[in-house]
Amino acid sequence: MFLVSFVPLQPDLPLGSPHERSDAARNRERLLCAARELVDEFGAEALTMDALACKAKVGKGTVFRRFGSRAGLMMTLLSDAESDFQRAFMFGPPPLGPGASPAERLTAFGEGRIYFVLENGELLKAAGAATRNRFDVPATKLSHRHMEVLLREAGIADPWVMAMSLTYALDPERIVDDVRVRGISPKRLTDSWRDVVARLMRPA
Amino acid sequence: MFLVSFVPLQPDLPLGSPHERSDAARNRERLLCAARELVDEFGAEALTMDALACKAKVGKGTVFRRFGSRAGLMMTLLSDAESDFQRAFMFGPPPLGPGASPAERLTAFGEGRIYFVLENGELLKAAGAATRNRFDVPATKLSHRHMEVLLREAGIADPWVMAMSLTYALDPERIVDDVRVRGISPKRLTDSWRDVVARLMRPA
DNA sequence: ATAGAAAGCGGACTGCGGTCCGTTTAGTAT
DNA sequence: ATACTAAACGGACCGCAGTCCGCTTTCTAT
Repeated sequence: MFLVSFVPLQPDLPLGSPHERSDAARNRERLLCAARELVDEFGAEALTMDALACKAKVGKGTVFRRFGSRAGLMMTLLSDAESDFQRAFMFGPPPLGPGASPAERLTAFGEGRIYFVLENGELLKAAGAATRNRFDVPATKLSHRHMEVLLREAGIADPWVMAMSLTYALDPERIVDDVRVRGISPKRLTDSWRDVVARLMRPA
Repeated sequence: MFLVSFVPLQPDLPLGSPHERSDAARNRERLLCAARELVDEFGAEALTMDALACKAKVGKGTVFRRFGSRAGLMMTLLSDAESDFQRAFMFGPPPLGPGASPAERLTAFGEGRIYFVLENGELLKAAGAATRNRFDVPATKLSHRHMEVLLREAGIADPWVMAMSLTYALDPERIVDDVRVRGISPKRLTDSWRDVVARLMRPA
């Protein structure tokens, strides 16, 4: 059995920091707390780094030292939920986790992701929007890798590229906007996903 | 035969402007010219609205009056090329235009779009990035509609949603980054697209 | 306890997209 | 020609993400 380490969901600085100074720890807590309050009250979209610094009674530089960027902050805020989902599709029970066929797992993965996105949509959109190459969101990379493996098992010719296509088809911005802006029901999205996977993976 | 009007690629103000004032026309020309020079020299990514205003010897307000936003400017810059591609898949010869089977047309459409994106990648990325809901890029809407029609002809259950999935899979940012950042060859992209379409549309 | 070094801090500053509004100018009606 | 009006103009201004750098705090070694 391999020693698996989770993808760090927040790029929270060069791993293995020897010791976090006490003032740094205190400020990080203050910032996360303030950020959660602001998101709850006004939504992730509306959160500005200045407002956060102000609310947490901290200098703006400190905010960026902690999180690197707005996207980094959003990823940190997401990390608990993402970790749960990661665990579920990597180690959880089938059909999401190992034990089911690739097609079943991929179907379950997409459905899970759609619901996950709908619950954490604002955060995910904000995390993706604020980043060059939304693909450099670590969770997205892992997602891609997972789909790639399943597609390979199913005998797809170029699983890497096809996984990329599917990654983009599950883009948070797309899902959130389909549901909230264009009025598509989540059920239509998951049904269509089932259909896509079934068609892609059924034997010739 | 229907009277078909092209989707206006630049939201270049409330259609049917009665008369464009001569100074406005002059400035529009100056702006487009300056914009093209800046893009040629430094790339679309690097074009700033201030620099454009300055180079065109025009106030910044004028730039935004003309084009509405950075995205609007990019769309205007793209409009010739986009129109050609639109014409090709709507009225041109098969397999891109009418006359071939839906599967063939969809395959050709994706391939065409991939090459189109690779030629005009910077502009497209800039146009899409600068817009909330990249779906409100008019050309994207038309693209979606085209794919929806083809999918419906092929008997797909929810062509609207599936077309949306495919739209995102052909996202300019995705394609450009796959090729330029992640080193995927265009051929792998088009091959994978062929594969996806073949699998999606082959009869049960 | 104390001194030195490194990590952390804060907020002024930059650059950008986009808005606002008082001023100018092109067309039109007389 | 003249006066009037609506359109166009320009650039100061705003809010935001992200950077910079001189100052402060915490930890460590003695």
